[in-house]
Amino acid sequence: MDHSDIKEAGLKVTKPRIEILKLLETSEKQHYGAEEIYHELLSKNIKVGIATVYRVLTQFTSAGLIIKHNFEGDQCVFELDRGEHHDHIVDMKTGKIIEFYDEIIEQRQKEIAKEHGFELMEHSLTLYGEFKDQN
Amino acid sequence: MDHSDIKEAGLKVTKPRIEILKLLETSEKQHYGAEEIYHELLSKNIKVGIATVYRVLTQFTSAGLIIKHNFEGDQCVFELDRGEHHDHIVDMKTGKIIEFYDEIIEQRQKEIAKEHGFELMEHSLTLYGEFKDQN
DNA sequence: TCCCTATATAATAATGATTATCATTTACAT
DNA sequence: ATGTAAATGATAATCATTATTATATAGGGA
Repeated sequence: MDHSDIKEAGLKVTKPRIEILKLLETSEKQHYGAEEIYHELLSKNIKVGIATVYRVLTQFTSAGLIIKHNFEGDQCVFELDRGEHHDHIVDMKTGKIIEFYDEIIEQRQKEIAKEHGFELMEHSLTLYGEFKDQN
Repeated sequence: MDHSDIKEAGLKVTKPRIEILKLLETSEKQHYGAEEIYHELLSKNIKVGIATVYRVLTQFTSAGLIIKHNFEGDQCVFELDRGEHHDHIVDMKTGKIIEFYDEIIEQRQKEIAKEHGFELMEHSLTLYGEFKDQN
């Protein structure tokens, strides 16, 4: 309720920012596209412009509050940055996304970067396919 | 010169298709954006429409002749599918892309997919950062 | 609390990448 | 050589995202 995260990002505490962050913090769904957030807010009678949604998402990403993903497909998706890095498994049929973290892979990435004289800043690992136990 | 790869994809052997494939096969540069291919052909006095470039790239991707990548940034890049899967290291400052393959990571991915009852069809791993030994 | 001003918003236009349309052209099977 | 389905190229359309700009507002100071 104090919105210190928004303030610490050097941003004013406004309705759109509060609501977008609240949505990402409280929803059981983890990954949202910009348009999706926009419609979600509208459906809750929170009036906001689509340009504001994009602007705020960009600002939140720069501030490290959220993470932006470029999965296959046309639009980007955003999720709250809970500080715990993870990679993704994407079901190409249902669109369902789950997260995973593997220490062995993380270590190998660092080693590979080092072998190539590369300063690793971030990485993206996504597995695409289909869940077998669909129900 | 027999263009069997294009034929096997069920596509007619046309000038644009021949030239696009030749470019990807013979260039030392591995990764091209659609617009980039378009301009490369124009500069060689090969008249082709931008729509055809996009259309052909989509067809080649479906046929498995080339691979489409969604790296960070706005446009997709394509590279010839030489059959040997690899992942990428992208220099965020220069745009330079190099490839790597790591058996340990490949194995772990398969194990992780299995653990989640997931049928792995493809994956994307990209390391972003900067090469230290820039020259 | 009221005011001031930098910042933010919303509506909308603009952009850039990609895809669709469609009339014309062409590959290639017969 | 010819007919036809497929391909092309010009251009319009679309979709996601960004820029513009006039209006509104957050939040610090009087």
